[in-house]
Amino acid sequence: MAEADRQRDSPKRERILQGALRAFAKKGFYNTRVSEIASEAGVADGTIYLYFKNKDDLLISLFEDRMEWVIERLTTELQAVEGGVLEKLRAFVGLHFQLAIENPDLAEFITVELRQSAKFVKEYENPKFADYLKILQFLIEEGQRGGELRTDLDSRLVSRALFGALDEVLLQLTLARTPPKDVTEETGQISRMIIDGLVHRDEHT
Amino acid sequence: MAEADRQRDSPKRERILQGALRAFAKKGFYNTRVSEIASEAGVADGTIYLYFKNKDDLLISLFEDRMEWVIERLTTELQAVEGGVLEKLRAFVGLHFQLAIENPDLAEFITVELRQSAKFVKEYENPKFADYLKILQFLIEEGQRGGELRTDLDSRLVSRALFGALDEVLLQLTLARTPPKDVTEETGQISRMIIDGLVHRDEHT
DNA sequence: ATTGAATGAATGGGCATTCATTCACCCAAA
DNA sequence: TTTGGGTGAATGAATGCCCATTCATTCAAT
Repeated sequence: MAEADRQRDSPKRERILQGALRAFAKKGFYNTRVSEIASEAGVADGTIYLYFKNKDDLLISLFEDRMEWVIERLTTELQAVEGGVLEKLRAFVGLHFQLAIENPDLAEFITVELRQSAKFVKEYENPKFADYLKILQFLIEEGQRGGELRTDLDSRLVSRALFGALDEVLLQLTLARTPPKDVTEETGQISRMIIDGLVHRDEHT
Repeated sequence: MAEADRQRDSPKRERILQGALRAFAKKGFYNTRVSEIASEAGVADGTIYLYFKNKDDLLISLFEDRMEWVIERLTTELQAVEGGVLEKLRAFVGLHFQLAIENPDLAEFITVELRQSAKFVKEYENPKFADYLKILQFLIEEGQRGGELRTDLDSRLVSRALFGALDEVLLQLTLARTPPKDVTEETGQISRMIIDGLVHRDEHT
């Protein structure tokens, strides 16, 4: 096949994706030269076009590939959580941050590039991001059915809001390159805020 | 002065900013040609360089200018709100959305471009965005001092999370160009979620 | 007539993409 | 075992487009 994407699993393809991730995280999509990606990946400029149709395609492929991976890890780890929906929600928050800390380039890439790219690279719809949101949404709905969560809030709205909250906090953490000293404390606070709200309550839950 | 920014208030300068806003909202910073901004503003390409040093400077000036305006409106309208901090929080959510709906181009520009631009245009720090966050932060702290809000959450963390939640929900609203049919319902849900949390409580608040 | 603002065609550099060439590997024939 | 040539991957210099920025010239106002 003379087509512009060789076998989906090829060490070279993966090297290119990795190089692109590093480069995009460091300088952003529009400020990254294809030749920089190539040298980061240790291949020739032209080689990239054997695996991807063009720069846009490389960006989108990177999204899909990495998001798929994130979704898979999140799903499995979430299934292993003992306890009710509240416990799972807390775990979700923790996992979201943990994944980001373990993969700083990926975190930076996703938090910073997701929006722009989603909108301007030839109207790409980003189905994987939708999948990610669905995990949250279903978790909320499970809790609503089970009686743990209030039912007067739209699950799609809530899941979006939650994602936004996590994402924004993560953005700061990521950009500041803060050493993750007290992440547990932060995720704890966020979970409490999400679950119990901001309002002050008398001493008894 | 041969300097590249004429009087800060000039109808022509404002026309350029307006043209840039429309263009950036529609196609994003990196996909917008300076000549497009010029024609959108009804000036010659070169004229833009009489008012702004270059394209980056135009972007940043646009941010500063519009954020300043937003902050001012938000501050005044918030001061006019009767009631305690909880009421003000609800008002904040409502105002955030209302401003966005009244200025869709501005909303799209800010939600989509803020992150990227902030990071990649010559390491610009975006002080105005920090100011915006501060409004929220001080509101939270006021509530904590007054006893209406719980004190075990860091006000900076909370304000970021809140902003993120609003921003993400707004992003969808903005991009989908959804007719704002039930915005009141949405803002109501968000306020309730923020203040009272997701957890189900027995019938008595 | 002088001054400063505005114009927009021309310039030049940057960069994605191409493609003629090289390279590495395999196998068939001698 | 050697050789040759066929195949597809990889290379990277060359191409050509695109567009931000400039500046010689024109215009308007006083």
